[in-house]
Order: sequence, then structure tokens, then C-alpha cells
Amino acid sequence: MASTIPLPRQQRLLQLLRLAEGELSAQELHQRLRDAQQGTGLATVYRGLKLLQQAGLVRCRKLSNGETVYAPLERDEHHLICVQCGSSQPLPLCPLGTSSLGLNAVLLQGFRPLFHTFEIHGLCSRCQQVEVGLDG
Amino acid sequence: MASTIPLPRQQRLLQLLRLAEGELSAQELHQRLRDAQQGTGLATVYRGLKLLQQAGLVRCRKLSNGETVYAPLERDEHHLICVQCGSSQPLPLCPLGTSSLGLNAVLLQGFRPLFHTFEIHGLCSRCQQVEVGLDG
DNA sequence: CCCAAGAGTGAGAATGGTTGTCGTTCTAGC
DNA sequence: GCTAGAACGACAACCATTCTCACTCTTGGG
Ligand SMILES: [Mn+2]
Ligand SMILES: [Mn+2]
Ligand SMILES: [Zn+2]
Ligand SMILES: [Zn+2]
Repeated sequence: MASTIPLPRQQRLLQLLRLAEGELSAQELHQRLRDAQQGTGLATVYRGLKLLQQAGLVRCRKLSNGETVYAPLERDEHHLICVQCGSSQPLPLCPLGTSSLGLNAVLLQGFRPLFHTFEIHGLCSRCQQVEVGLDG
Repeated sequence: MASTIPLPRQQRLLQLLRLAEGELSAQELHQRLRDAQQGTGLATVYRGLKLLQQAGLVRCRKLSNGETVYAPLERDEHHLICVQCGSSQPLPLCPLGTSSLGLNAVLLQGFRPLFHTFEIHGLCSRCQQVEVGLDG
């Protein structure tokens, strides 16, 4: 196997993600490396993130504004996402429980799962109020 | 309520989505309208899709290549998505069953759900083979 | 009818996150 | 040391989406 032991550059990315409060975008990671005098090309950050993803160490999701945010695989978080304003708040619920239940080999058909995304899209309470306000 | 009755322009978008085999991107919808001599500005397609989404008639998800694909809300489909090549194949499994089970008001806290996304990311069988091939 | 106000529209420019390019640098192995 | 190949970084290119703004359509009062 080639990519099971990430190189030091990628270890640093993983460390930053684990230290971070929430999810970080590639550009935020790039900035944090810069702040720590560990300048790195943005392309390298993207390359490292892709490898970490394929190694099963990092997961990601795409925000509605187009940017991708990354987090350690072990942090199993999901969100309520507003289709109006794009804000997202934590959703303390995972459809797979802790175990990867329900994912029997029959369904996967040779596919090797690494991580999952589960998000509920709708209207946040603030955007619902605005909507009502326009009517009255 | 203002937006519960979509305008004809948006009805046409919804119709195209319902007729389509799979999910369609905004640009594909724009093209189909053009093909049907119903020229429409691309901006209008995007505007209509956003309204249909907020009206609870259309759902969407972001592909790894950056484009967003749309489908009628009633079509409840999920996917296995390869982090290497970006391909996605159907996953005949929904974590919410048919009912919106598990989504009690306590968790939602005033958030009004419209649709959900659930995707499993990993390596498709083809990309696993390539990986092995490089080792040998 | 006529007109004005507001909503809706469309063509094209602007945006911006991500990916590609390619010359340079680093790392092993000899 | 020296060389082949991998890794890297600065910058250009890409492209889906959003923004802009002038134009058109609708509608209701005069
Ligand atoms: Mn989960
Ligand atoms: Mn579902
Ligand atoms: Zn909102
Ligand atoms: Zn693949």
C-alpha cells in the first residue's frame, strides 16, 4: 500500500484540522500555515487534503457558497443548512449511529466507503421571520 | 404566503426535472429550454431553481466538480461518490426511511426542513483497482 | 386608454474557489 | 557527489455561479 502513511506535510494539515474548533477550508488552512511561518503553496494544501481524504483520515463537504470545508474523519458532525442564507448549525444526529450500520456489502457492491455526509436543508428561523415580515 | 404557487416559468423547470431520467444541472436545464425554443436567460434559471427549492418542490446537491444538480423533491435518491474520480452511483438506501423519522422538533429548534442529502464517499471499484495496479 | 411603479428578465461582466502548468527544489539510491 | 523521480510553489487558467443594469412586462389608479 502506498498512501497509508501520510508525509509530514500532510500530518501538519491533519494536526491543524484536529486542533481547529470547526471545519476549515483549504484557504483557511493555507492561511494558518502562513501565520505559523510554514509557508506552503495553496496547490500543495489541496493536494495534501485529497490524499488525506483517500487515506481515510479527513472528510469534507461543500458549502452552498462553493467552498469546501474539511474536518478529521473521527469528528462525526452533521448540519441544518439554510437554503436562503447559507448558514449552517450543528445537528446532533447521525443516521448511521456510531457503527456503519446498514451499509452491508450488498449495497456497496465493491465500493470502499471512507466517510459520509448527511445534511438537512431548509429555512433557518431567521429567514422564516423575514419571509413572514414581507407578507404582513 | 407568497411563494407557494410557482410562476409558469418555474413550473416549466419543475416539469423538465420530473421528465428527466436523473438529476440536471442549471446549465443542462438552460440548454433544454433552448432546445425547446423556450429561450431563457441562465440567470433566470438559477433564480427559478432557488425559488423552487424554497417552495419545497426541488432539492439539489453539489457534485465534486463544483456543479450543482437538481431533482424533484419527491425523488428520494442517494449515492456512492468516489473521492478519486468523482463518479457517483445510486445507493438504494435512505437513512430517514420514507417518513421523516428521527427529526423531532427538539433537534430542529425552529428550523423548517425542506429536504436532505445523504451520500457515502469513498473509492469506487475501478479506482481501487488502479491503486492496486500501481503497487504491483 | 395612458401612465407610472414594481417585478421579472436576459446578456454579459465579474467573482472566486479550485485545478492545471511548468520550472524549481528536495529526496533517495547509487 | 550525481541523477531520476517525486514534491512543491507561484501563477495562469477554468468555469459554475452571481451580479449588474438596462429593458420589458404586468398591473392598477386616474
Ligand atoms: Mn455521521
Ligand atoms: Mn432520503
Ligand atoms: Zn437562513
Ligand atoms: Zn473512482
